[in-house]
Amino acid sequence: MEELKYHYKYPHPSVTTDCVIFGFDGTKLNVLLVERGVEPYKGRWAFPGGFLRMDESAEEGARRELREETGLETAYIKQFHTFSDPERDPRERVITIAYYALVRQRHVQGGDDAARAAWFALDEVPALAFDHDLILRTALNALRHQIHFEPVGFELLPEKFTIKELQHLYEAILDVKFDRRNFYKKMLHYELITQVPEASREEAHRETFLFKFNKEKYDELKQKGFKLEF
Amino acid sequence: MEELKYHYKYPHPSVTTDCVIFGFDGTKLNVLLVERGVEPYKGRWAFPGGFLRMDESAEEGARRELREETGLETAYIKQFHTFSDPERDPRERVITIAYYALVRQRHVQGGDDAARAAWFALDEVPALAFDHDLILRTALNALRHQIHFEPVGFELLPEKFTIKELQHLYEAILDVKFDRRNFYKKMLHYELITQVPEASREEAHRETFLFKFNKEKYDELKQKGFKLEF
DNA sequence: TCAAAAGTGTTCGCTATACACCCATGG
DNA sequence: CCATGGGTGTATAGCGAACACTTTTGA
Repeated sequence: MEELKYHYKYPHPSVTTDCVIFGFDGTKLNVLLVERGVEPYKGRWAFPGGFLRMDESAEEGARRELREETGLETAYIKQFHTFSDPERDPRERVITIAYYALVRQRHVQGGDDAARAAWFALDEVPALAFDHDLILRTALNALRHQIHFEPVGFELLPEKFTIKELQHLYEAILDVKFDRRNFYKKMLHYELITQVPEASREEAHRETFLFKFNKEKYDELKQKGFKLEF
Repeated sequence: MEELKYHYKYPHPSVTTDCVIFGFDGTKLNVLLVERGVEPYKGRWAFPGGFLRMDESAEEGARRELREETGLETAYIKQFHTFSDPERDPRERVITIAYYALVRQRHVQGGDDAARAAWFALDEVPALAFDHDLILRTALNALRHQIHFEPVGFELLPEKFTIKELQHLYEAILDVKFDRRNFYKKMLHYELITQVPEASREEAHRETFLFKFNKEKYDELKQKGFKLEF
């Protein structure tokens, strides 16, 4: 028999945080999912999440979940919506404060945890547990809006990257296609990226410049209230 | 002695909704505040809000608060953030899911309720209870972002309005100044507003055209994924 | 008759877009 | 030597910002 130590005059909902973890593999945008080992929705995939502790804020809770799942101590995370449908959890009333995280996918190896975890491309995500389908759609929408005001995309790339990779990232997030040459000039024009001395070769037929994000320029532009056009 | 009827194995936070109600008086953007009658923060102003019931979603709760405070059955409301600092309420752990509402200010008479309620211009808002200063700043920021993607401003205007009123509204929300003539042409160009046959006189030195929001055109533009520039 | 407000027109400069072109490298 | 991918240049159209002009009406 469970011990029910906490007493209230009125009923209280449970509060959880869920974390939609976005990663980028150079071509496609992916999300990290964990397979549920217990009922309800046992065997279905879901976003990492769990109950909020009484001494932590929602962001601290989301960071804790992220750390437990990926081992990452620092990452960009952002609260985007709170889901509160009374029927969203069949067991009891659970409200979840949802965050999305942007991580460098190469730094995270999915699947080596006790719980099964894996990366899924956006167009290959299976039917999810609870209302997590809705949570994913909402997260994507929030990310697409945010990327017009803040260059959050850089959080998903390695420190040094080619413009081609940057373009693929924007195309994956916004689900559009850009002209290679115009994208090139636009990015250089904003001066949000700086060329680094080295050049990468990889599989290219020609040497490729590498760039890094120019945080100083970003802070300067942010001061003036800029907007990224796409 | 209070009766504590609800028992849980783990501690649960209380969950409330708070509603930042924006109104527009033709010149300035205002918010509706209520004066707290009980401790803590007795006598301080705060946003309408209250505990979420177990059978309602957060949006339903926010609408209920809005109805109780303004009598409005229908209004535009939008969830913008959930505040969860463990210390934000000195009594106990309270998480609040915050919404902002856009209402036609003339339809709402502040202050005739049992609780004292009043409209405050944005630059005359006093120090608020709890973390409501932060909530207000966050709400304003969210509104400013949103207005670039959705013409939510029309929710704040009467059904028929002049372009001058529309300009004042945008200037109040975004805290900028526009050239009267360019604003005129830009708005007509989007075709988001339609002229209505009547003309207003008011205090103008010349007859003024009245317009109404063109929802059909908006839905059409939204389909294509448009963005309002300012 | 004058001032204020409303509606319309014009110009200029920027930039998004659509392309053409050259260069370097691997096969 | 040619196909492929990378970097640069150029022309055009559209739009936003700045500003002149005309009309109407109240004082």
